[in-house]
Amino acid sequence: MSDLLEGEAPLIPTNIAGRTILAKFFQAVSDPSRLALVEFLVDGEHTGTECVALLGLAQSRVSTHLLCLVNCGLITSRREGHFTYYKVDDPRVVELVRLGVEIAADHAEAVAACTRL
Amino acid sequence: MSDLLEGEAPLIPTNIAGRTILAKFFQAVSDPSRLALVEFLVDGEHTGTECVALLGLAQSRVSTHLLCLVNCGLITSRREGHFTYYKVDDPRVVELVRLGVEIAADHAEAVAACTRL
DNA sequence: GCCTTATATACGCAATTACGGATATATTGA
DNA sequence: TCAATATATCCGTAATTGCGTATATAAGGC
Repeated sequence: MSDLLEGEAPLIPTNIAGRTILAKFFQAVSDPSRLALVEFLVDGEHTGTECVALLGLAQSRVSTHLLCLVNCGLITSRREGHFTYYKVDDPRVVELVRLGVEIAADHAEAVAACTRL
Repeated sequence: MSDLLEGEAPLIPTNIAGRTILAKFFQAVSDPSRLALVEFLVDGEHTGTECVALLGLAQSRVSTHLLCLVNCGLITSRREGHFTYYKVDDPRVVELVRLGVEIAADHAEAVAACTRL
């Protein structure tokens, strides 16, 4: 009743700064290596060393990937002794990924064929 | 009861091809310009020309962005006469973006400061 | 048919990013 | 303190991506 002066609340930030942050957030899950880490860490806590073994990439690269995921809120980290343990801790992350998997599956061929990315 | 032999169903494809497709899908929403288009097209149908006016980028670039979003299943397109009309048609896309906005907002400073992307 | 407008594709360029190697920092035990 | 292991940072390189200009295709009016 009092929405005469209200526009629709924007789903996505209308300012460039906000959209840039959101773009960077999604960029965190826009890499096959980082997605493999997310899948690995949904399963439960794992150390950085285990993540290196999983991906078979240079330790420096895996460390960067993990820190990137931590910064963007996709995983958490906890230091204990020599090791740092990482895991997916936010159920919203699982839901986000699940939706992405679902939608992407419905357009798999078109996505794969998309040369514009 | 019969899960003795079952592992957890993977959230994310365990094969490289599947993860690559998922990564490309998320990449579609990893760009501020394309996010602006998604926001614009959640509001309702708009023509390519209107999208060009919105973004203020070259027509060729906007066209590429739109086709990319169509390929990845984030928007649909419909040709009518001279114009092509685009819109967000899948409610899962809205939910996906909403989750991204929510999580990203909770980590805005860290995301913005993340130099590893 | 031609002209105008809308959309899509081709190509070159600048900026970004994933990657590895080398190195620095952190943590614990001897 | 020193050695050993785990994690983080620095740097150079190859590949990717966003961008614009120019051009090609599509669609309707004349």
